[in-house]
Amino acid sequence: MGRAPCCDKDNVKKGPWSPEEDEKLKAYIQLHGTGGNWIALPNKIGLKRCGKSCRLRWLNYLRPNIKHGGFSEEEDDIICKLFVSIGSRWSIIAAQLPGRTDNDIKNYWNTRLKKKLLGTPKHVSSRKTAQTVTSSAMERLQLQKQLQGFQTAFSFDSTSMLWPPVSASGSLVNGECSLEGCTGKSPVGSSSAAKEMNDCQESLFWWCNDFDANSAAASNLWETTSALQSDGILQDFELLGYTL
DNA sequence: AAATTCTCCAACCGCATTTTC
DNA sequence: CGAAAATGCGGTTGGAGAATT
Repeated sequence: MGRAPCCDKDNVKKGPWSPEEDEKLKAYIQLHGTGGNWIALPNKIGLKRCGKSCRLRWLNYLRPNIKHGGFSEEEDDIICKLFVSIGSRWSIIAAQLPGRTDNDIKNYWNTRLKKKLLGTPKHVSSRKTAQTVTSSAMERLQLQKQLQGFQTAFSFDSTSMLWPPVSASGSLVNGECSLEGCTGKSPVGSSSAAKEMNDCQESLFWWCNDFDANSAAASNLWETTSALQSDGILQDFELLGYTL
């Protein structure tokens, strides 16, 4: 028993929206609103579309005041800093950029901004540890390094302006999220994000010791990693495929 | 000029969370 | 209170057009 599908997949149209479909959806919502029920909306309008598809189309393209393309330097900066702080929480990032949608920002990041800021990966590493760290976490690490400079890049200083302060237990020190669009129920820099970065630290440390089993016991010594070690870390980090 | 590769982005998919009954 | 339904989100894909060979 799986979950019931949200719509009859055999009777819904997929693929690009036609101007007629756009017009129907836009006209209806502007006149009646969504009625709080996206699933029922296509039937009311006479569209052979899934409710989720209608919602996506409205939110990303049809609703008023949507901007497409032409990201400014300021917007780049905001996206970059928020990505470092909270990762791929596109909806929260989008909330800081009026007129931008999460989908737009996500596409922009994946296709342009990431390459612009991080460079193109030279190759895909087959080393085991690279797979234990998510690409998102790696990108954040590298971006943080670029933003804060080499000295602080690997310190994981909890006082970082760009990093949410996290207690030893992994929970936010200040609790509340101040960003617009953040509900407070799932604060930015949640424990899962903190855990991911801790995992990242440990994986990198372990990796930099060339998989020496004995190094596992020393993995909690990250904070004391010397600048000399950092040279080696960066060299290995580049082996992941990123140009620094 | 044709074939191939690359880039970009709209849209889909599946999962997690929230709401409703 | 639990189950079902609806919604929201992030990751991924497919295709069109551009660039390169």
